[in-house]
Amino acid sequence: MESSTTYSIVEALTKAIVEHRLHPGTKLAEQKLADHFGVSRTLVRQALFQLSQNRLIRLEPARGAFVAAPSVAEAKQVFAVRRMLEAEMTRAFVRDSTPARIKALKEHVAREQAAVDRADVSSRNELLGDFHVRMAELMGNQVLAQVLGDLISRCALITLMYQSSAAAAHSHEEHALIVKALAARDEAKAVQLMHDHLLHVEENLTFDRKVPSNDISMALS
Amino acid sequence: MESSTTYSIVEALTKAIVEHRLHPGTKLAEQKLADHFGVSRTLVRQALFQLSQNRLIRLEPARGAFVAAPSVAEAKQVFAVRRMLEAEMTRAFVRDSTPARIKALKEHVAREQAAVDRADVSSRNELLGDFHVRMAELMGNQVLAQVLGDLISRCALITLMYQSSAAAAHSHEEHALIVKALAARDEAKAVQLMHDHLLHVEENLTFDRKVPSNDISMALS
DNA sequence: TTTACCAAAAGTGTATACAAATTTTGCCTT
DNA sequence: AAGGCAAAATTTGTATACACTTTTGGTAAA
Repeated sequence: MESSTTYSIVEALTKAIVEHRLHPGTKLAEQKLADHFGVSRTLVRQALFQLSQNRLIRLEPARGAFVAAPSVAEAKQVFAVRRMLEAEMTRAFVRDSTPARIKALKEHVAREQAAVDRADVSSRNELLGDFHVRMAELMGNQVLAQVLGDLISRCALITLMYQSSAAAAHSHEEHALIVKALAARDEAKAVQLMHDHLLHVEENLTFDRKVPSNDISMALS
Repeated sequence: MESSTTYSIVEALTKAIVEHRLHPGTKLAEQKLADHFGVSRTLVRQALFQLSQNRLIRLEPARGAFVAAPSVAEAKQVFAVRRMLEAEMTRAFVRDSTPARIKALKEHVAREQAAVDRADVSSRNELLGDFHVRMAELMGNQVLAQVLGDLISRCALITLMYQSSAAAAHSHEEHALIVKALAARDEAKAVQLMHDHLLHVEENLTFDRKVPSNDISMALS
């Protein structure tokens, strides 16, 4: 079961939504998408269902699919959960820290730096989110990595809707500080930094929304 | 989009799997299910896809759907994540605790007691899981409740596969102790109790698996 | 001009049909 | 009797067809 054609549709739509080529509220008509991807509505429907599970779109009975427009309240809840989860994750990371793990994180932060330097918005945002998932993966807990990945993808829309460039750069700096504390095995400090970091990300979201409309074929290029 | 017929199929299969009428590894053939529920394969496929997202079944490309058989390693990872999340949740719960919330939890524990007393395995297990979701809901964080609900449903199979009756009763007693600590606003104690509680649940899983085979129509009654 | 209503158009929900892949069955060979 | 190959049967993957719902656009009455 589960073809990779469906997956490629999910990926294309995810990318378009996350990169804001498809704006929140935009209707995603099945037949239009089917025509665009050259498949039947069957596969499009599978993809849409999957996207709805990721909270990237909303499905309304008999009305169709719409690009999600996460509320401020939801954003705050997502960040509250991330703070709970990642504070403890950081604690655990310090407790069984290894040189290899620290090295991996340092390399990740270096990649972030590169993306920030060359003002590559798209990969910068991807890397900033991946930092947190990377920590989970390094601890060898796939479930943790997946849950965290879901949460981050869930607020990817939020972050990308509201986060300024300056805030992104700030995020990167905080990642570097966290890694430093991890390397020093300073548990209390690392946990505090992670907690504050997530607070900052949440605070820096500017909640003034602009809602332009959009054309599907245009957005998918 | 998203009919309630599909949902009823999901519920029926979930119940059958969680109650062990469908054993891990059992193949779920689409046409057989469609015949049983009196619908087309279309709806069955939607339901199966949804169940695969809940990790209750596994979808193998071109081979079909099978009742999931979560590994011990996965169980341990799920519990590690729950400990991280719920330790912090408990802390937060104490910090903005209200009489109404305490009351709600006490009532929940009373319902657990009733289920334990009358040896109602099915609702007992449901209530034991719901205790944790209830806490999340009471804090007014829907996202937290949903993430936790996913994790619990994800290890529902595990718990129900491995948890003994005695262990279930023990679980209930620990819930009562946790509520007591919450009522006393003893943050450190409540967090400790919650942490240990989850450790106990994990430890008490007996990892000797029996894998009987099964007939679908039989199991769905 | 505005509002109410009806018909046409468009879109979603479900079933069925057909294609592709996998599993099973049975025969033939060794 | 065991192994392997091939055809048949079953099962999944995708497309299409049809029913039903929502949206749209226009016309007539207030």
